[in-house]
Amino acid sequence: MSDRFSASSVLLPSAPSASDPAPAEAVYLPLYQQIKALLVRSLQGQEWAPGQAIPAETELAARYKVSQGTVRKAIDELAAENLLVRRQGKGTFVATHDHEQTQFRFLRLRADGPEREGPRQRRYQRCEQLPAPASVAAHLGLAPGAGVLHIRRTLGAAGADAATAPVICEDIWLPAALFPGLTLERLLRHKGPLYAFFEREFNVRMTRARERLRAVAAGPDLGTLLGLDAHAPLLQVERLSLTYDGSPVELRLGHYDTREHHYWNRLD
Amino acid sequence: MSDRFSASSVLLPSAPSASDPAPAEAVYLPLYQQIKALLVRSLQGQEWAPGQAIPAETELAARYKVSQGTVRKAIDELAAENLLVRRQGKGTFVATHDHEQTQFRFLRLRADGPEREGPRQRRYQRCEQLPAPASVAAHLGLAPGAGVLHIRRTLGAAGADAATAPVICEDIWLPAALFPGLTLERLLRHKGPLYAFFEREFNVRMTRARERLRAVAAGPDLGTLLGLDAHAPLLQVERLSLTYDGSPVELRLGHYDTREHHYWNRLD
DNA sequence: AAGTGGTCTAGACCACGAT
DNA sequence: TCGTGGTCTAGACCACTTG
Repeated sequence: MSDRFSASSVLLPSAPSASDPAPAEAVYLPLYQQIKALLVRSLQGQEWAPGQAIPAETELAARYKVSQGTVRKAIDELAAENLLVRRQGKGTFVATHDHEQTQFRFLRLRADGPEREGPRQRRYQRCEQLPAPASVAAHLGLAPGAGVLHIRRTLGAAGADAATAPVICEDIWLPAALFPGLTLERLLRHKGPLYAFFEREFNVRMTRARERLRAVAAGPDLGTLLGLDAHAPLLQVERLSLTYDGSPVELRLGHYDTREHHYWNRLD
Repeated sequence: MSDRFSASSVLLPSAPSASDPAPAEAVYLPLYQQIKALLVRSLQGQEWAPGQAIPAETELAARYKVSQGTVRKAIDELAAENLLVRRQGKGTFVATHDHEQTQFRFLRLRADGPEREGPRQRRYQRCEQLPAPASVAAHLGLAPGAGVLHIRRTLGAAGADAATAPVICEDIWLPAALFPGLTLERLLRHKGPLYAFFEREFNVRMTRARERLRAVAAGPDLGTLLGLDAHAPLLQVERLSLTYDGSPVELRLGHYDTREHHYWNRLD
């Protein structure tokens, strides 16, 4: 084991070799980071599907020819990033949005009361393909004018009836190439979280996101939709969601009515 | 080492013993969790001050009579929670707010442009002691009417001159008992982040916080202060800051002008 | 009882920073 | 050169889940 730190004999082609003479700064990557990269690659390639168990640590250790502790550290980090979920005695599972616990992981709006329930009543208004507007293309890393899907939907408070105005209105943009055959009808048919639907039907999994928040005036259209005056303040939430490899796959512009709800955040 | 998992012979009194017959559910605490608790206790007790190094892993292992790996895991978690900062080759240090890198850890407002700078120009308007209003007392866990300090300040954009309207107005409430002798004069004299000042002068360190965000109308007072119409939308940020043991030590109500700034967040 | 993740140890060696 | 944290290994045993 003389070359334990040589950025790997077997694992990654990134290892500097004799025939590939000296990249000015040799890339030192710990073994467990390389294992982590291999695991992510397997996740990307759908080798293990969301919700299913990955092989046991001992098996992975044998496969990659490293000790169990090294595999363990790799999995630890992936679990910390919410890509995997450990369950003692059962195994390690590919994280999924199709699960009660993690269902509202990306929706940070909660009712003010003690229940803290987020809006759940989904209503889909629109789903159309169109050439990407410049700003949408820029965010999604697409060529200007590339095909994108535009979805519009609202979310209503958990216990509200049909007549009550919704709490959230969202405009969602997706690269059309990744969601072939997605129509309003299919959206209306499906039940449950949108991200679970994407995962199941299109093999697109959102692993993390960044949001930008602003306070804005509702304006006439959103005001009507949400049952507010045109000058009423709304919380505007711009979300860019990324997949395993960090590439953006969804742009979402939400407007939240925060009269009886709030956006929560933890700082540490 | 037969009792390795017996919730510890030496470390914590929480261990179930023969003389303390069977608490219905025996509390099993891993060794590294117990070490972690001991480290936190030392941090609380100011055994090691913010910015200073804690003893080396080997030394702590000897002190607590465990292996280095166990101490390591405890420190790993504390570093992940931002209570400690590891620096390879140098040591492990107590986290501090008095450092360029972590200075704006709790302020999530950034300019829209490519610089992404947060507001830095601090101006203190007020610092008075008064009986705690009911809601403030509730949030801080104080008796109704207990003494609290009320600070009001504004924050202006990084490069703005004195005539430009500020971007943030904050009302801050602190338990008076924890900040003896804090006056507007001292606030005006100090330079740098408020949390660094609290840490240095009053031994009060904010380790984490939760925030609740809403969009609200400015109203006449805030409007005037921030140079906006009364009905202009503002981002309202309510922050409750906690110290090592999880007890709340600061309540802060901020109003952010988000016309040229945004609040950012990462979801994963 | 078997299989999985979780904890703990002891020891070796590497990378980084200061001296 | 030394001391620090960082990586890796091999092996033992515990805790949880399922059959």
